[in-house]
Amino acid sequence: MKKVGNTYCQNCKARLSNVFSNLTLEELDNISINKSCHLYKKGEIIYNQGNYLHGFYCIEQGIVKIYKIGPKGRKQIIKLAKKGDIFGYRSVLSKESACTTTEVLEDAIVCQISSNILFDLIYSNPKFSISMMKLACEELGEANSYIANLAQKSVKERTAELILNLKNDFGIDENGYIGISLTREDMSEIVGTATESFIRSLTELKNEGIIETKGKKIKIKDEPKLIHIAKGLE
Amino acid sequence: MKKVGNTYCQNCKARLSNVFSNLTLEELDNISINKSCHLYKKGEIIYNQGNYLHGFYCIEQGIVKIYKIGPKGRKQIIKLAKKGDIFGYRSVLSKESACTTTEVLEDAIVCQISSNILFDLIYSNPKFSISMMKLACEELGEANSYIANLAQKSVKERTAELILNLKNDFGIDENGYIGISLTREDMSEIVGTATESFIRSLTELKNEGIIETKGKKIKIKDEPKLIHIAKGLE
DNA sequence: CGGGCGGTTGATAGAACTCAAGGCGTGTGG
DNA sequence: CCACACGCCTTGAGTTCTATCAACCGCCCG
Repeated sequence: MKKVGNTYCQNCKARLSNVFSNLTLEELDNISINKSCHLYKKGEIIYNQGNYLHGFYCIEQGIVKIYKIGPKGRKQIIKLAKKGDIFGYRSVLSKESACTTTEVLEDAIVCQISSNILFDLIYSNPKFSISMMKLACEELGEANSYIANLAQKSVKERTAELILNLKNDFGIDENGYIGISLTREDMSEIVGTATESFIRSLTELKNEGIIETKGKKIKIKDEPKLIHIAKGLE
Repeated sequence: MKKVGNTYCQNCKARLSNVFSNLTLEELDNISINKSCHLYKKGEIIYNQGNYLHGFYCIEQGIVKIYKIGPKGRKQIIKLAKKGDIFGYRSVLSKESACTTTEVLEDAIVCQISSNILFDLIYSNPKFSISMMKLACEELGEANSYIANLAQKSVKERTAELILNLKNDFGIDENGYIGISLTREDMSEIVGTATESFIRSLTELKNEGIIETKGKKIKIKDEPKLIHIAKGLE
């Protein structure tokens, strides 16, 4: 982790599509001046489960994985956060300790914005309040889906779903490969299964001609079939 | 479902511990006058997954189960809501359709408060905003734990955890039994497993002398051991 | 060149699901 | 008042799914 100079939030394109889109230029200025930005290398921890946070975070660049360490010591990845995403706000708003650990997956520049600023904005800018709530509520909806999926879908079905989600979140490159490279272990921690089980599902999907892999890269070859499996209809 | 006369929110003791605790008497008055209250019988549906809601709900009396219907048609209960709990706000705030179905478990009086009022309050009362966010963020934290638990704990461990949670949420009666009676099916839908598997876990806990059951009533006989199992340390 | 990490496969054991059958208790209709 | 049906609970047996352990490969890096 290395401190880097503050960038201007006004110039950040990512803000147009997140909770900061409702802020005035003055409010953005205030954040730009008071935030603190750091460069994190792959593998570095931003905060640990159980820490109390003094602010929330916004990703200017890179990818961060957010996970819980379960009772058996295994990791369960809750979310991959990318450019423009904010995280850590949950603990700040609920005034609880962090329920997750956040670790950098691809070298990242992350800005920390203090709790004071967050609460000030909520007090003074109802539109911002609403967009924060909207965000929390959307994440809650996703979490609820996650719960039903984990309880009811097989590993293969969840694997198919993961691949589709990765495509939606990270797009595809010029060769048709999904725009993020994760280790098999990371992916199994998202799916919520053992690495070997995850690999077996991948292998099956490959043998069925539905996907193709090249090292860490994954390409979807038959999206309709993949969707069908992901829906648990197979 | 039968319409019943509006009660005064000011007199509702449950409000002291929920998001309404930060409202002024005028604001409460406004809700009392404009809300609409209904009596629901066991088994009645308040709203279905996919519906768009015109307001959120507060339970004056009774118990409501909130569940998702999974891809295989099985139910996954996300939460049991009781007196003083609010629900449906997620869909209103995220402007999405309801991600769950809500069904009455014990005859209930439920008040519906229109979206307008909710948004007006958020605009005019920052303290209320903050407590709404706090609620959403707390639920998000719980959902995240649920995810890690489902992925990593065995059915027996989750069964132990359910019993502890029911005790915390619904207390115990004069004979030491937990103050809520659910069918085995309902409980299995919370734990996220087949009814038979859930029953087998219950039976094991009984055989080990950790719990005792009498019809639908459950009594905890060895709480430390139950906690130990629930933590997944067995 | 050796070591370690990530990926893969096989074998096996254990967990959980499904299907099937039977018991118990309650409420209803004859 | 009894018989029966129905819902809920429980247990058994068999099957499927998933985790775990072990081994091996390929590759990159020091």
